[in-house]
Amino acid sequence: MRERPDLRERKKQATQEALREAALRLALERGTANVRVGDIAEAAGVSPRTYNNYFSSREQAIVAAVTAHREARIAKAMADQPTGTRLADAVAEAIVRGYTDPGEDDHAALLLIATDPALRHAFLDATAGIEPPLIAALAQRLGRAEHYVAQVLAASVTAAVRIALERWLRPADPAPAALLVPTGSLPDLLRGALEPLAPALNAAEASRGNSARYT
Amino acid sequence: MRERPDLRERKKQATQEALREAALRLALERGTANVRVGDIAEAAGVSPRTYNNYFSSREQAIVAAVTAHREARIAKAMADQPTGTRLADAVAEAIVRGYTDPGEDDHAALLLIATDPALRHAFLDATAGIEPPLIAALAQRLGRAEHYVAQVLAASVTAAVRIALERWLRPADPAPAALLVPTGSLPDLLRGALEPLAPALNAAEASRGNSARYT
DNA sequence: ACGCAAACTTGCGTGCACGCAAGTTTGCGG
DNA sequence: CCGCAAACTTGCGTGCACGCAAGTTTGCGT
Repeated sequence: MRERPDLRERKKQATQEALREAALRLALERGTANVRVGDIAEAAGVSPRTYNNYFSSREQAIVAAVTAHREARIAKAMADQPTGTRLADAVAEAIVRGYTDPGEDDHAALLLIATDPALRHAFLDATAGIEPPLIAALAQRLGRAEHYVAQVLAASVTAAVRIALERWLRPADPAPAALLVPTGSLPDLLRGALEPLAPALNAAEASRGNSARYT
Repeated sequence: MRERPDLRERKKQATQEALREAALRLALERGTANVRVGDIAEAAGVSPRTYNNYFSSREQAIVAAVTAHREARIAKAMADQPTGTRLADAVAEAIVRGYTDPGEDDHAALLLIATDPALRHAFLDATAGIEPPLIAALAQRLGRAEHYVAQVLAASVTAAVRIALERWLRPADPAPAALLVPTGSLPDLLRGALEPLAPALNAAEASRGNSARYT
């Protein structure tokens, strides 16, 4: 019993998802403040203690319902980039795709997150999750020798994304007239945030030394 | 009673420092695990509740004893850079100075932090504190119009620093022979982490005032 | 010098995160 | 088909973070 051939794994993922969705559903029904961790656990059919084996805060579970597949999507989008693409473009494209969820926009959830400070924070923290796939993708493009560089660049990209999301979620300061939804153009914000990093990404790619080409 | 002319302020800072130092001292004397928040509060002469008005976790206080003046040092170091310096160099220099504490190395504390996972995490999180001063400094160099760019670059630099610190604190994987102290060359690690960002920083500086796009 | 409002402290109550040490399930080896 | 060890769940206990609603301090305006 050493591998992960996916049977136990399946059940785990199911539980995780059950918790996520229960958390979000309850948070939407009653306010965020009126959801106890026990409620979520109960709704998902596990003990409160088990809840904390999956999520280490109430907010994390709620946010995870929205964040769920982002990392995987970004990883895939990076892999899908045509080999000729300039690194900076590849990254920007992959990020935008990762944050452009096909079919699952869930405006209500986003409004909720944008509204509640604790949720906003948790949502932004979840951004860190995209770093590992980015490291992997960059390390591959730049070569194993440049692992440190890949790490730094991945961290920078992640940071830039965070800035974009922060701005995206920023509640309207001046006119409190409308209940402003986080509807700015996310893709534009993301591309704008990544643009300043383009020189760094492309420079790293250019100096990809003398190691033999892949393919 | 609207300003902050420094008298009440002084007392606040004193309390903060008392807490910080008490926290570190106790953590060093007994292990981290044997320090309750109440002990720290008592040692600093305030109520436990007040402790939490200053720090939102036990680890934060301990780490703060080491982190304390970093942000201010970096801000000053940035301001001190000769106006002719290339942005990337200015930033690298300022960061290195900020993390090179004159006279206060406190090996014991660093060992403690490097050892305990929770403390390590808190220490790395504290890195985020250097972002605001960096934003300010970069915004000044790049011009107010490029505030978004300044934010992104500051966040990237912060992320790079974090990577460097992570590596610095990484416990020795292969040979568990010696109790490895976090003694790598921090300055070198920092410069190495910042190098990949140099093209981005210099490019931003070069294009100061040209492109009128800030999505 | 006095008073008062803002700023800060404190006790209390609630919900929570998480280590630990049982129990229970899972699925591979024989 | 059986047994067993790793993986996962659960209850319990402890310390903790933080909102709230008093108290207490501070220092400006007059």
